[in-house]
Amino acid sequence: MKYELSACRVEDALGILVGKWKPIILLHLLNHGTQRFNQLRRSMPGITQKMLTKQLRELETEDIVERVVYAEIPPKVEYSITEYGRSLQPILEAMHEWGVKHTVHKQTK
Amino acid sequence: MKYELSACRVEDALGILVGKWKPIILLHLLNHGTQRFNQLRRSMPGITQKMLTKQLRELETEDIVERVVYAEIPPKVEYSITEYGRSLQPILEAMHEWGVKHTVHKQTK
DNA sequence: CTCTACAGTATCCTTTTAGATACTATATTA
DNA sequence: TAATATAGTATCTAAAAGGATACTGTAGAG
Repeated sequence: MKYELSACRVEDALGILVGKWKPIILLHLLNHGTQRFNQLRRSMPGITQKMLTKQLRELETEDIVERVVYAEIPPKVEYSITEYGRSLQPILEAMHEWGVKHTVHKQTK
Repeated sequence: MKYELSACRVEDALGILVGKWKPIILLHLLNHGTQRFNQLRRSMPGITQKMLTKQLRELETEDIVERVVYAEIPPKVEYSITEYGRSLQPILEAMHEWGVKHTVHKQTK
């Protein structure tokens, strides 16, 4: 295998992707493009406002998600995935593919 | 994008891979094949015995890792990755690739 | 007879993550 | 004049993850 000494690199990606809601947020932004705060919230039943804010802030800090605030009332804030964030797509896809097989595995064993 | 309604599948993979030591354990088993308990332990400075045991038990429960006990004294226990566990390799690879780019990104931005 | 290697358990403690709930400000709508 | 939508904060609590430390049993080596 080609990696070996740089095995720890895997954890960088993991560190960004873990969080109960992060992959869901990213998939939403990938699939639906720019979204407002409450738009995201409504598409994730079960998430609290605090959690959504927190996860988005973390993704923003990592430069995965961009946050644009409009000086309007009522407030308008738009979230979108960055080019850099888009680079995570292959990982999400690999996990998705695996997830589908995994379901099958559980059923047939 | 091809997934959409089945977005949650991504979390199945994530659920198996998260844990401070799991990806490291899996990479070791992928790179070095069957390993004894203390062999793994020595290759992961910083992990405690309890943690290694715990992570291995969880991976065993998920059928990602196989545990073989030899009735010898001193004890001998061998761990290896299962065929099913090997199916995670594309994910680990995708994360590794990303991790390398990520490092570059951090440096150049 | 004591020491070491092996593969663990058991117990306690700290940190991190997640969740519940209540609160804020303001323009627009009815 | 009161309710609504928006995008949050603040505070408290519960649960999960991670870590430190001490302990176990037994064959073989010295």
